[in-house]
Amino acid sequence: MSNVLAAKTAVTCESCNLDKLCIPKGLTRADIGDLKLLVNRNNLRKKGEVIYHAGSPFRGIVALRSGSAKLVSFDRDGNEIIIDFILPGELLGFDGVASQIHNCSAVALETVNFCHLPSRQIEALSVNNSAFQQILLQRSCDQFDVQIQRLMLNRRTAEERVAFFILHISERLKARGYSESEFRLSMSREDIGNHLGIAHETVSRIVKSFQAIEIIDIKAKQLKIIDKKKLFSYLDKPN
Amino acid sequence: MSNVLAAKTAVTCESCNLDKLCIPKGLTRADIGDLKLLVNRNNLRKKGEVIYHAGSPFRGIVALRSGSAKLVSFDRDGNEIIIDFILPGELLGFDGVASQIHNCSAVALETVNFCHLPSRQIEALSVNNSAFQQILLQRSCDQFDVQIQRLMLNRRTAEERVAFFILHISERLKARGYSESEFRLSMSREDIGNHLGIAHETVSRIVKSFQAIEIIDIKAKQLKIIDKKKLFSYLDKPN
DNA sequence: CGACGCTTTGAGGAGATTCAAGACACGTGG
DNA sequence: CCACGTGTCTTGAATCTCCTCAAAGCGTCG
Repeated sequence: MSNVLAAKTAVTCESCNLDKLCIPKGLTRADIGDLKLLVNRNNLRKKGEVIYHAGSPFRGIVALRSGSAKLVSFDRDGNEIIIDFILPGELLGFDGVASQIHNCSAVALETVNFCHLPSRQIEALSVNNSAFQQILLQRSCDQFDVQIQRLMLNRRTAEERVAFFILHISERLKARGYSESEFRLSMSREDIGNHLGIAHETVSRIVKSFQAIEIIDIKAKQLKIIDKKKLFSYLDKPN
Repeated sequence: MSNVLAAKTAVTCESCNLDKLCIPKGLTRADIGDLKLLVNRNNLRKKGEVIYHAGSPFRGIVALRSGSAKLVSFDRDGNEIIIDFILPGELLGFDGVASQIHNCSAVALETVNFCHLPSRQIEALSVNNSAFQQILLQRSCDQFDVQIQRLMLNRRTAEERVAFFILHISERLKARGYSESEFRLSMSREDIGNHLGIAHETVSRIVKSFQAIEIIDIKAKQLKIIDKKKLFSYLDKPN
């Protein structure tokens, strides 16, 4: 038990290796000092477990420290729609800010460790610290940019979508210090297809075809990018 | 010239008929008083003219007072992608908050009259008025919700998309006091198709088929919803 | 080792696109 | 006020991409 406590206090926003990517990004040292007192650290979920449920009240912003998750919404027939995949250092929870009720569920794709900034703290912090609100606003508007990219994808072919997906994951991992050319896809083909708006069989076929022409090497979930240039060329295609 | 000035001062946020829908929504009377001093009112653009350009620096949030506009982004081949249509009383500009550079251009679909809240004023207001920041954050997160709906649409059939489009415009007009059953579509079939991710010929065919089975009555841009229930039933379809 | 879930592969079919051509509407100028 | 031209809208036919359904292969975890 004391170990747990030790772990809880061992990592602060100041010492966390994600401090340049997570909420503190852009805040001053003093602001980060404020933040560390408010953040609820070291929360765990196993694969398939939920970080927050669609329909539940908004309780704050979440920052993934390790592991990955999917952000899923549901249409009126209960079909799952994967809005996004979340990688370590990325923020979660903006789907609940506007209505104070979460539109999405956040589900762990593997064991995840995350920090939680309770909404009451967000408000408290906001009153005294406009820099912090500024950051939050920017982060939520980041989402806007991401969504635009998503919209563009939706008028492209299945091949282009898959190419984009691989490159996008690669970029995000790179930004966080992981290998950009070799990584594990923590989500199933089904999840990828759902996210990209194509059938999982189509994902499978395209991934295989990319392998056949030696653009990538893929074995189950383990992916290696061989020819990044060619992968990019799928996005450049006119129309 | 004095007429112009008179017009400029005649309408304030307090007296504007959109005050319950625009930025002031949720603010106290005192806050609105602050706001009215900062807002730049009565800006005009004619059909086809631009309110702000993609790539230009973010200069603030815009609120449409009359007329409609489209929010367009461009892919790397210069193809236009219509992110959203903007109706009177709706806000514009969030596409520039994150990076301080606009991702999108806002183009008038007909003559528009809009208010402009300069970004420096936004910052000034934010420091002293956390309620205002709260509102802005909420508005930008509203966008998140909207985008999710858009994602859902992208895995539906063309018929469902068109049905949704008509209903969505109808709802938004209703919320602003216009007729929900009879209105003018200010955008072209091309624009609608672009926005929905389908060919304009498909839009045309579907709209005609809706008319054939007497769900709507459409003549050029003038639209009348005859059987709203049936229109809704397209959205309920499993899968 | 067996069962279950995930992935791959194939065949056939549906929905939407593309291309092409004609109808219509609107604004301009004669 | 009408003729004309341009841009928008409609309609048709051929094509294609991707989906659906089905079944077999593979991997993993109890």
